Amino acid sequence: MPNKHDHSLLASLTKRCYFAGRAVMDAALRAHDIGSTQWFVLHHLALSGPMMQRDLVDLLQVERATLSVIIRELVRKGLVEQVPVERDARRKMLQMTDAGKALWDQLPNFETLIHATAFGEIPEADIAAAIRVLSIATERLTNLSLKGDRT
Amino acid sequence: MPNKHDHSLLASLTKRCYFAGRAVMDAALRAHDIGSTQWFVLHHLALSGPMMQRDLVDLLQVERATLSVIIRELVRKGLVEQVPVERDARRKMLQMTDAGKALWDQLPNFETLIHATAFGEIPEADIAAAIRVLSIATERLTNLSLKGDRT
DNA sequence: TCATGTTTGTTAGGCATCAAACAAAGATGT
DNA sequence: ACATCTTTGTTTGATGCCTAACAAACATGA
Repeated sequence: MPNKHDHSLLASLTKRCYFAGRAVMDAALRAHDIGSTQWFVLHHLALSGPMMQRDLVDLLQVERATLSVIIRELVRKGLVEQVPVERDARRKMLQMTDAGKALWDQLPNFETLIHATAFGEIPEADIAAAIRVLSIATERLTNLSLKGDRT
Repeated sequence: MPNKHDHSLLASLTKRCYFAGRAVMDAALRAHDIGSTQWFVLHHLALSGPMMQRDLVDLLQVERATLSVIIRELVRKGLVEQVPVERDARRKMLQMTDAGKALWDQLPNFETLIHATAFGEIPEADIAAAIRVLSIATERLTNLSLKGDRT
């Protein structure tokens, strides 16, 4: 039977693993003067082409307010443009500028490297179990937040 | 064989799970005007009694600079004291004030609740596998950061 | 003794995140 | 048509985290 100690350890590891991964990304990106989430935005725009800011919110799983600040930075750096959308003045379409594309081509592909470093050579069954555990935990915690809304 | 997609999903889940857990804690603590890491400091001080600030850095697994700011807030709120240590003027001993103890007694025990919510009813073997995966990943990523130091 | 190295805590600057509140614009229903 | 609801993005203020650079104090060794 799993005990409190296991649960506490797993919670702590979840946090440490997240920050350890981000530290590696941040260190690699520092020379290019962009942060880890800024990299993810460029990543999605490079792979999928221009997209609505609203859709990127869902892809990145962050709040609108969070993305708004990230985009503001990328726009300030001249890497991304916010293009007005016809027929709906609320929405903004995001697309990389030429400078953004040029920077992207310079960046190494750390995503694969980091994932291989972190999870390579680990049994498939363990990876699958970890995904099950974190999926369920995330869903339950999210539901708990929603329920607590009406307080 | 585990593929890139699995690894990417797991990385994303690690982040989302961490923030989902923190959101639950923050929501519960907002009424008491303390943040989640501030809660962890009180937790350790309540359970172990006064301790050196340096030792708390290791327990919480954060940087000295990070803890310094957290403690500054708790001191400002009158919940914790930094007591000078004899024989070593660099160090500071942390202890809860009476107000800190009073607040602590008011707080519900969410740690158990949150862990039970997140991980309850999940097979022991899955929990153990998740711990293995995240332990290894965290260690490897940390080593990668250290190696990259000399750049 | 005294120069040098290490440890401890702080400050400054930056990124990422959230909640709350706002504004603008589209959508809906009567 | 018009009032109301919903959607989208922004701003503000907070927490938490990091690195880099500093200062103070301790430790060590020549």
